[in-house]
Amino acid sequence: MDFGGKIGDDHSRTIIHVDLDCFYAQVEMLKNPDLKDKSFGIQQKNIVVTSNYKARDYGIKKCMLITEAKKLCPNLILVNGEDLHDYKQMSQKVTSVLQKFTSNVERLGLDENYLDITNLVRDKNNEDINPIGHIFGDTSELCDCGCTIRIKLGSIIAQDIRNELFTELGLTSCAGIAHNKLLAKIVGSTNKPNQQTITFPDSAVELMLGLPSVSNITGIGQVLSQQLAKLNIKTVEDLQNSDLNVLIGTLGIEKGKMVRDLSFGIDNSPVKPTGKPQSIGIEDSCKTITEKEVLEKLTTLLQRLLILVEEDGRIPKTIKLTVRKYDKNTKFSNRETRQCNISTTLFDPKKLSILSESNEKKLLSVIMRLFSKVVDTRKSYHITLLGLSFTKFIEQINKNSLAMFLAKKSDLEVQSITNLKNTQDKPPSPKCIPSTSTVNSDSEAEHEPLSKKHKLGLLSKKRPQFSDSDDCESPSKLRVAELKLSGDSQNICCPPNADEQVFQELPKDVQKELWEDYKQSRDQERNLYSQATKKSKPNSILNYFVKQ
Amino acid sequence: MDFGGKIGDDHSRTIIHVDLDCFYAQVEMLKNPDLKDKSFGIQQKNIVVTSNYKARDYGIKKCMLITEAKKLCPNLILVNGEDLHDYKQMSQKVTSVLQKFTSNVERLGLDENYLDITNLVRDKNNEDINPIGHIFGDTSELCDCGCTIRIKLGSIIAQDIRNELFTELGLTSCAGIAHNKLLAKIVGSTNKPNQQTITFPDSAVELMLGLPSVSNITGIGQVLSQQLAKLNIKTVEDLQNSDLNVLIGTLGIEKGKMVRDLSFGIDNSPVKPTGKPQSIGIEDSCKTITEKEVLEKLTTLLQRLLILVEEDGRIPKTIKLTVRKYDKNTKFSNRETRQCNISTTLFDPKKLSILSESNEKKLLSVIMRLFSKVVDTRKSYHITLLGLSFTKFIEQINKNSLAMFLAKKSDLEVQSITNLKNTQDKPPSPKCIPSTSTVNSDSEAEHEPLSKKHKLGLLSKKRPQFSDSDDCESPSKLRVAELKLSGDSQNICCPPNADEQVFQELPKDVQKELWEDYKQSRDQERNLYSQATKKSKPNSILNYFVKQ
DNA sequence: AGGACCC
DNA sequence: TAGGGTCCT
DNA sequence: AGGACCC
DNA sequence: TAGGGTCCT
Ligand SMILES: Nc1ccn([C@H]2C[C@H](O)[C@@H](COP(=O)(O)OP(=O)(O)OP(=O)(O)O)O2)c(=O)n1
Ligand SMILES: Nc1ccn([C@H]2C[C@H](O)[C@@H](COP(=O)(O)OP(=O)(O)OP(=O)(O)O)O2)c(=O)n1
Ligand SMILES: Nc1ccn([C@H]2C[C@H](O)[C@@H](COP(=O)(O)OP(=O)(O)OP(=O)(O)O)O2)c(=O)n1
Ligand SMILES: Nc1ccn([C@H]2C[C@H](O)[C@@H](COP(=O)(O)OP(=O)(O)OP(=O)(O)O)O2)c(=O)n1
Ligand SMILES: [Mg+2]
Ligand SMILES: [Mg+2]
Ligand SMILES: [Mg+2]
Ligand SMILES: [Mg+2]
Ligand SMILES: [Mg+2]
Ligand SMILES: [Mg+2]
Ligand SMILES: [Mg+2]
Ligand SMILES: [Mg+2]
Repeated sequence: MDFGGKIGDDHSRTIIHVDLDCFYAQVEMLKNPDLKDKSFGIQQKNIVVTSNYKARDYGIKKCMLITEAKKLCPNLILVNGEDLHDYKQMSQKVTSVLQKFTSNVERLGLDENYLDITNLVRDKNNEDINPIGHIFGDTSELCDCGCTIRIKLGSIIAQDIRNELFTELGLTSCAGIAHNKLLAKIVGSTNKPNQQTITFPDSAVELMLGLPSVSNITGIGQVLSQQLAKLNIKTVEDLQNSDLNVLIGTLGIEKGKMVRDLSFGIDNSPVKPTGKPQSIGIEDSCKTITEKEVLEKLTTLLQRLLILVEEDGRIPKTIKLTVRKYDKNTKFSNRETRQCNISTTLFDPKKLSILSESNEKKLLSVIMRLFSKVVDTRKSYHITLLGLSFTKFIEQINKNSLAMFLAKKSDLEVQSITNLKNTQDKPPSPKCIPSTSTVNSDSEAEHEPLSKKHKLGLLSKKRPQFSDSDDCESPSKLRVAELKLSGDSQNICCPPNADEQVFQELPKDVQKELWEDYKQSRDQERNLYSQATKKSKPNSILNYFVKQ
Repeated sequence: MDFGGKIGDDHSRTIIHVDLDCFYAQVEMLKNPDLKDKSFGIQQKNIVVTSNYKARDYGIKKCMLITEAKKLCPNLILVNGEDLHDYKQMSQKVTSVLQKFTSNVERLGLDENYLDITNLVRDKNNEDINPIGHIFGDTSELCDCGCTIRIKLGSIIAQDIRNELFTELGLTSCAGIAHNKLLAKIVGSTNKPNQQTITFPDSAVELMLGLPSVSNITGIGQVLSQQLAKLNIKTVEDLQNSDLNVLIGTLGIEKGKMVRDLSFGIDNSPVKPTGKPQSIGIEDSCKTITEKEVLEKLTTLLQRLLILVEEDGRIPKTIKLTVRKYDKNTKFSNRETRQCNISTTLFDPKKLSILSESNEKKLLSVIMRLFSKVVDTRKSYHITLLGLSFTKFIEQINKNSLAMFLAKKSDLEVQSITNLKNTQDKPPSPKCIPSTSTVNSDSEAEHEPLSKKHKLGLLSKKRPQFSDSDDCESPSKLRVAELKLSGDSQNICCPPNADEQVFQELPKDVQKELWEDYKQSRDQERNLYSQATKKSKPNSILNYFVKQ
C-alpha cells in the first residue's frame, strides 16, 4: 500500500495558500504610516512577537525576547500589540476578500488562508500558459494528468487575489500554489515577502528535503518531533527513509502513516471552510497578582470580550475561565480552566457589548465562582495569567448567516477580478499591483507600491478610493472573464445537511438528482385530526407512582 | 427572578412522552408468543434487566440479581437479552412511526421518545373537548392561556400514536402529555402499563411532590442526589423549600437553578430531534479473561459491530476500545478507553459488514494497538469487560438521508391516522386499539388486545396484515383529518444550516421571508478568468527557505 | 479520555 | 449490576 | 478539562 | 515566551 510514499498522492485539487507579510506590523503601518520607513517590532509583554522586514535585517526573529532584540537593534521601535482587536478585524476583512473567489476558504491563525480553487481551474483543457511568479523545482518533466496547467492557472488567480488584497486593504502578502495544502504553504514561504511561488507534484520531495527539520512540517509539533528524535529521526530525509512499521509502532497507525506521507509532500487533507468562530476569547498575563486584583482584571477582560462578542453578533452560551498559577518549575504550561453554561438572557440582543448593571454583576459572580473552583481562595495565591472566553453560541438565523449559508452552498460561484491586460501584456503597474515577477529575494522586495491617494485608514470606515483617471483600472468592478468552466452544474446546490465535500465528489448526475429531489419536495400539510369525545376520569391519591 | 419557581414557566408547548411497556420483554413475546402467558425476565449475565408484567406481580424489579429474582419467583423463565440487536431494530421502528406525526422526535434510551406536538395543536381555538385517558390532578381551575385545550388535544394525538404503535408493530405503550418534557414523562408513569395520562400546569407541583425522592427527577442522578443529601435535601419538598443561594453555592448557578426549577415541574428544555446516532457500540462483560482470549473476544465483538454498522449505513471514521480491568475495590466503574481514527478505505461501501481478510487483520491490529495502550501486555492482566464502538461517521448523502433531511425540514407535515369514529363515538375496538380509558391500574391492565391474525413476526419482513372485513379500519390508510391548523405557513421550511428550533420560534412572516430569500437565490456562475502570458523564471538552490 | 446523566 | 446511549468537561 | 497542534 | 485560535481525547 505504501511504496516510498508516492502511492495515494491526489493531484486533482489546486490549492492556494495566502500568508500576509509581517501581519501585525503591516496593520500598525496602516494605522501609523510614519512607521513605514522605520525598524520596529510588535511588543507583547517581554517579547517581540513580530517585526517589519526592516527590523528583520538586524536579525530580529519572531517571539524573540525584548532584551535580545534590543541588543541586535538598539534603536528598535516597539509598538504594543497585546490587544489583537485591530489585527482580528483586518484578518476577517482579508478572509472576506478571499471568499469572493471561492467559498472554500480555510483560515489558519490570523494571517493565513487556504483556498481550494479546483473548481476555478478545472477542465479548462487550455493551451499552456506561463505562470505568474516563482516556480520551485525542476520543470523539464512535468506531470501530464492535468495538474500542471491547473497549478499554472492557479498562479494567475493567486495574483488576482494578492492584487485585490492590496488594492482593497493595502496589504501585501505571499502565496503558494500546489496540489495540496502542505506544499502550497511550504512553497509559498520560499520567496518572501510580497511574492508568490508555485510547485508541481514532481518537485514535492525536493521541496520537503529543503526543510531544516521535521518540526518544520506543518502538523509535526514539539511532541511528535521529540518522539521522532527518540527514533533518531531528525531531518525530513531521516523521516523519508524511516521504517513505516517502526513509526506505526510508536506513533500508532494514524500518525505513523500521516507523518511519513507528509515527509514526501503527500497531504490529502481537504480545505475545510471556516465558519463562524468556535470560541472568542482574550487573555492577559501578569506578574503574579494576588487576591482582589483578580476581580478588577476579570472585569476589564469581560468588558473587552463583550466588544468582540458584539462584533461577532451571536449570543454566547458558555463561558470559560483560564488561570495560570505561579509555578517555579514552569516546564509545562500549567493552565487550568473551568467552564459553565450561562443564561442567554443576560444579553441584550440589540447591544451585546453592554450588560445591564445587574446582569454584569451576575456574570462576574459566575466568573468568580469558576475562579474559586480553580483557586483555594482561603489561602493566598499568585496568578500569572487570566483568560476569559466564550464557547458555544446561539445559532443565528438572520440575513447575514443566511447569506453566509448561501455563499457556502454555491461553491461554483466565483468572481474573477483579474485585469487581463495588465497581467497579460505588460508588467503590473506598480501603482496598484504588488510586484511579483520582478522581485528578487533580497530585502529590497519589501517595497509597497501604493500611490499617495491610496492610504488606507484602518480606523476610517471608507474603502480606498480610486480616481477614474488613474492608470489602474478599478479593481472593484468585477469582470466576467472569458474562460468558461466545463461541467457546470447550473443551479445545482449541495442539499442542506449534506456534507458539501462529499457532495462535490459525487457524479454530476447524482448531484443533480439529489438537488432536484430536494427542490421538488414540499411539505404536505396533513396535520389534522378531529375532536374526540371519549370521557376519562381524573386520577387521584398521593404517592400514586407505579413503583418500578 | 425566581419566586417560588413559578416564574419563567413556559406553557406554550405541548409535549408527548411515549414509553413502551416492559420493552425487551414485549419484543421477546413478539418473537415467541408462547411467552405471553408466562412470567419471564430478560437476563443479562447476573441480572434480570426487565421482566414482563406477569413476573412483576412477584415483585421482580428491573436490574435485580438473578438469584434474588429466583427467590421471589422460582419458576421465573429467563430469556437471554445480552444482544440488543432485535431491541434496537424495533426501537428504530418505533421512532419511525412517531416521526410520521412530527419530525421533532427525541429519543431517550431504546424505548422512550418525546414529541413536540405544539404545531399540531396550536391555535385551534376549538370548543372544549374531552381528553382521552387519565388526568392527573385537580381540574376545577385550569389555566386559560390556551395550554389546557392544547394538552387535551394532545391526548387525542397520543391515542393516535399508541394505536399506530400497536397496529403497526404490535407494541403497547404508555404516554404522558404536558407542557414540558419533565412533566410529560413523569405523568405518563402514573398509570402503567398500556395507558396514558395528561396533566395541566397547575398540577405540576402536586405531581412533583408525589415523587419519593429527588433522584426520581429526570436529570438528577446519583452524584447530584448525594450533593443535595449533604445539604439535607432528600425529598422534592425539601428541594422546593431550599434556599436557591445555598444550592447555587454548592452546585453552581447552572445546576442550582435548574434543579430547583425541576422540583416545581419547570423545564424549558426543548425537544431535540434525534438524528443518526453519534456512536454505535457493543460491549461484553466477562469473568476475568486473560491474555489471548482477548483477541478472540475482540474479533467476535467486531463481527457483531459490523452488522450494526451495515444496518446504520454510514462508514465510521473512529474506533474506540473500552476495557474494564479486574479491581477488588470496585467502588467506581473504572473503565478505560482509547480511541483512534481509522482509514475509511477499510470498508466496502457496498457491504459494510464484511471486511476483506486483510482489512479485517488491519482493523484488528489497530484495535490491539489500542488495547496495548490500556494494558501493559508484558505483565499478566485480568479483563472483566471489553467494548468496541464506532464514533464519527462519514456524512451520508444518499436517498435515505436526503429523505431524512426532508422529513426534518417539513416540520409542519403530519399524518394523522386517527380512526375518528373509533375515538369519538365508541370505546376503541380491542381488536386494533390498545385500551386506555377502560383500564384500571390493576394487573389486569396488561392484556394485549391482539386478534389471532395480528401476530407480528419480528423476524418476518412483512408488516401485519389486516383483512378487509375486519371490524377495524386499515390503519395503514392514512387519513386526512378534519381539524385544520391555523397559522399554517405552507411550503415554508427552515433554511438549511439554520437552527430549526430557533426558526420555529420566529414570527411567521420572518420565516417566510427567509425561506423565500433562500429559494430565490441561485448561484451566478461568474467563475471565469482569462489566460495570462506573463513570464517568470524558475527558482533555484538548495536550502532556499527564507528563515523565519 | 473520563464523568454525569438516561434507559 | 447489562448493554446500550447522550452531552459536558 | 486538558493536550497537541497552528499562527 | 503573547495572545490568540482549531480539533482530539
Ligand atoms: N507564535 C506566533 C506566531 C505569530 N504570531 C502573530 C504575529 C504575526 O504577525 C502573525 C502572523 O504570523 P506569521 O508567522 O505569518 O508572521 P508574520 O506575518 O508576522 O511574518 P511573515 O512575513 O514571516 O509571514 O501572527 C503570534 O502571535 N505568535
Ligand atoms: N437500567 C436499565 C433500564 C432499562 N433497560 C432496558 C430494559 C427495558 O426493557 C428497556 C426500557 O426501560 P424502561 O425503564 O422503560 O423499562 P421497561 O420498558 O422494561 O418497563 P416499563 O413498562 O416500566 O417501562 O431498557 C436497561 O437495559 N437498563
Ligand atoms: N445527556 C445530556 C444532554 C444534554 N443535557 C443538557 C445540558 C446541556 O447544557 C444542554 C445543551 O444541549 P445541546 O445539545 O444544545 O448542547 P450544547 O450546550 O453543547 O450546545 P451546542 O449545540 O451549541 O454545542 O442539554 C444534559 O443535561 N444531559
Ligand atoms: N487542529 C487540528 C485539526 C484537525 N486535524 C486533523 C486531524 C483530524 O483527524 C482531522 C479531522 O478533522 P474534522 O474537522 O473532520 O474532525 P472529525 O475527525 O472530528 O470529524 P467530524 O467532523 O465527523 O466530527 O483533521 C488536526 O490534526 N489538527
Ligand atoms: Mg503566517
Ligand atoms: Mg505572515
Ligand atoms: Mg511544525
Ligand atoms: Mg423507559
Ligand atoms: Mg418502558
Ligand atoms: Mg434521576
Ligand atoms: Mg468514555
Ligand atoms: Mg483548555
